Amino acid sequence: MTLSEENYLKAIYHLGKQGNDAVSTNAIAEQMDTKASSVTDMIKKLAEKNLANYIKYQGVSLTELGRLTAASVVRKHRLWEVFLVDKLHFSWDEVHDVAEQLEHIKSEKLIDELDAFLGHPKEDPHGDPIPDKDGNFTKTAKILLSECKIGDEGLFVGVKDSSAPFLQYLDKQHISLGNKIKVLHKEVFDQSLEIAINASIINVSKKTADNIYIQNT
Amino acid sequence: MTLSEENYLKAIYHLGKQGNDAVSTNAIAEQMDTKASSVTDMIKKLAEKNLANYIKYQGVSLTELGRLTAASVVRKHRLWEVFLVDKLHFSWDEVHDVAEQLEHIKSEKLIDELDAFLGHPKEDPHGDPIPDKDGNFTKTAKILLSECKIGDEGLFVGVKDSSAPFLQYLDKQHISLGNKIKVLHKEVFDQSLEIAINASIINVSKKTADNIYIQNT
DNA sequence: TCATTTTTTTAGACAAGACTAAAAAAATAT
DNA sequence: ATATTTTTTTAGTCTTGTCTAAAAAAATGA
Repeated sequence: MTLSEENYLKAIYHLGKQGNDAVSTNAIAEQMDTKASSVTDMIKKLAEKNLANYIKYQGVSLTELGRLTAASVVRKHRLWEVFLVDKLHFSWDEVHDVAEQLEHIKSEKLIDELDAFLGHPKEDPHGDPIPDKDGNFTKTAKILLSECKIGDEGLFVGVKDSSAPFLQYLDKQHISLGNKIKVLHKEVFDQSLEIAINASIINVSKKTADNIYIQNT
Repeated sequence: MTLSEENYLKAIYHLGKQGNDAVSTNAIAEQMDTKASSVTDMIKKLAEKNLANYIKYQGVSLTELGRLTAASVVRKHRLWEVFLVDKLHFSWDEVHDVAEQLEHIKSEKLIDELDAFLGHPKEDPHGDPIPDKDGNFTKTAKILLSECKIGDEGLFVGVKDSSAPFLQYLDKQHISLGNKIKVLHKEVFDQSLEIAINASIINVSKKTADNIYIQNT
């Protein structure tokens, strides 16, 4: 399994709900910042190796083997993120690039021991679930803040966009995972929200609310 | 800096006392388990990038930049080894292959934080020194057990061969880093040694004694 | 329905890093 | 001093993963 193959599997896994849905060549190309022709080439190779189901012009999905392999990469990525934040003083906006590298390290013992060392965490620093060794995880019911109705109350349990700029913006606003959020008002004009959080009241844009996951209490 | 380039730098660093001595093409090929022609190709590229000094038919040494880069890879390798042993229950014969992968992860913050997390260790699990950020390390005076004279006494501070079979053999004989060793007798016939260690007396072959470093007390 | 646009695939090329086989240089031995 | 052996380099090829340009298929729209 090459580094490149693992990255393609991961992209298909993320784009097509754990690789079950067929994903288009262009979607993969955009996600991976590469050309569609390169994607076609690699997809063929993955299909050849029984990692992907591919029918010309009809997109690609993952086989059971491919799904398991992708889940293993995602598991490693998220465990390393927990390590970086919990043990090495990284903040949640700094972990992605390093975890992208660490996720390709091959050693079953390493990842088993790391998992135990971290106390078998169930979620990464962005609230995303960590698959177990069989690729399974419990997906908690969560909705976007932008989908909440006025008066709704819940916990901030995850982000949809985990880019550094968004995470840094949340830090600046003192919006942290686990905070309780209550929707006070919705502005009709621009769909921005007035929310109660940390005993204060702040305004967040529609775009921000579109990237915050809430678990209703 | 590619993975392959880093591995060549490391090989030259190890073969020619921190890259200062000129190393032959064949020596590198053997060390890296590759062909001499491949080595020539890569050496040219390293010289092109000002990482190595290369004169046709006269071997290769490292430039200051090459030496620093190689030392950084070695530093990372050894710090990761300490992490694996101290934190993840790896034994000293299991760390090498994983550290070979981890040493190529690129993140200055990662390695700085790891170093601090581990308590700024000065040596890896095999007794090899860990270079600091500038590539410097204090080399402790140590000699091979096979060079000791009868009656000599000292501490077992390192191994020359750090292959799994040798390390496992030492484990089986209960010979561990830090143990005090005294040379009691040398057999003329096969140069094997009778040594006192851990309140017991054992025999070790010349070959074994050739791979054990002793610090005289 | 048929023309146009978009998506996907194919064909051919390129760079990195490895290899084999052959040539050239250096080292060794008679 | 010259012949032989060993080491090193060169020349040419291969694979992986990428790219561009062009062709083919699918989707869209009048």
